[in-house]
Amino acid sequence: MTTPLPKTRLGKRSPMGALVIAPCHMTELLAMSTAPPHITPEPRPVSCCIDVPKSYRSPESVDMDEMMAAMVLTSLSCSPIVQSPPQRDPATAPACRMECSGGELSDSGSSGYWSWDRGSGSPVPSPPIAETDSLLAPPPDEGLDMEMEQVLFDEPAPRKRKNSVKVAYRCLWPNCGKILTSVVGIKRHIRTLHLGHSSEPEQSRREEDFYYTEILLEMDPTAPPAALPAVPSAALPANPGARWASCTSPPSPAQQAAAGPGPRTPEPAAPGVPQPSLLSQSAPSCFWQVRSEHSYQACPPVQVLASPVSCPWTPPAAVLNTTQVAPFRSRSISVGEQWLQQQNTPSRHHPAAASPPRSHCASRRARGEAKKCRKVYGIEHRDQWCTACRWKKACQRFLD
DNA sequence: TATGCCGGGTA
DNA sequence: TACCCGGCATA
Repeated sequence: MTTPLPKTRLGKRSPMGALVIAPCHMTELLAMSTAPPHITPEPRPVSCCIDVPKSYRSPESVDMDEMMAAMVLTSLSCSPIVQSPPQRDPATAPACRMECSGGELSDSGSSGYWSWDRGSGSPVPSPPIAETDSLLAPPPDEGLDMEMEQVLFDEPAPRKRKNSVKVAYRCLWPNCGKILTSVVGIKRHIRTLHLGHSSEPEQSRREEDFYYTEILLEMDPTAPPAALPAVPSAALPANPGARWASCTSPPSPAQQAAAGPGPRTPEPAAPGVPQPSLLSQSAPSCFWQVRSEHSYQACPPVQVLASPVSCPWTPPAAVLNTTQVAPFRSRSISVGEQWLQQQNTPSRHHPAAASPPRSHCASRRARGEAKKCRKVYGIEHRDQWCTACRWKKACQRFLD
């Protein structure tokens, strides 16, 4: 699953030469997507796939999870800087401004965890979007808008950030790493210490976004240290591809699929994927869910114990044993497997147990092993049959 | 396909 | 009630 790193029209060049996406642009996108269509009076072609310069593509294959995570991170981060072009619909601008200004980050819609549940962990890769030459130019292509809108709005509502998480901002300037708890502080820090051109407030303010990242400090004492979100590597200036002002890394699609609601994919998280504690905690519940869903199948004692000889498969007793004794978190023999085993098990001794529930079959006498009159005497000597056999009734001479 | 036998019909 | 048979399930 390889997808080139999507480039958005929101992408722009940071002073360090890396393609960055203004943190607030996702919010803008959100607002714009909900705005009336008259925002873009002139019809513009919607491109599904735009060539991207090779230099901006991921060299090999960008992991889809990383890409999605990066996109989500971008959406999660919210910068006070509003790259609001003057031509934008004023109705949409306040939304972003309100959310992004004020020196304090708003948690609305920008925090929590996104659920990438679409397609059960197989999100649709976004086509690469050409980088626009002008940063403040109106969006030349709505392809991304549609794409992102699709991505953003088809997803379930983002969950709110937990109260135990505190937001902080870390300076990404090389060899700095200063962490402040307010946007104003971190911006001032960057502007005064690193950028040093406070005389250009507009420009510097814009650049400040590139040099800090939002991090979340886990305040829950019970959470293991692994729950502490690390600053995404993509946000570091060292990353040649892109730098994202971002906050915590959301779970990967696979993890989301494992932790997401619904029993659609009750599989544990993909092996090898680092498991944040929050996700790892959710994994056992999936197992439990699987078990509880099928407990009606697994729990009733299967009466195949009486026929240990005729079953060349796993001994039923062992199956029962495993199912009932297995601890919660271990993967016992799945109910489906048991069902398959039962289906494959010759049911000569218990036809009613393996056959579909039929009231008719319940009362019907099982065919006996003993030979009946027909077999013994043959059809030629029907006169020697017992009366029942002659009458096509249950044989009374050779009882089972 | 052969066999066992249930359920129903008929005399 | 005795007898017969269609039809279904199973081996």
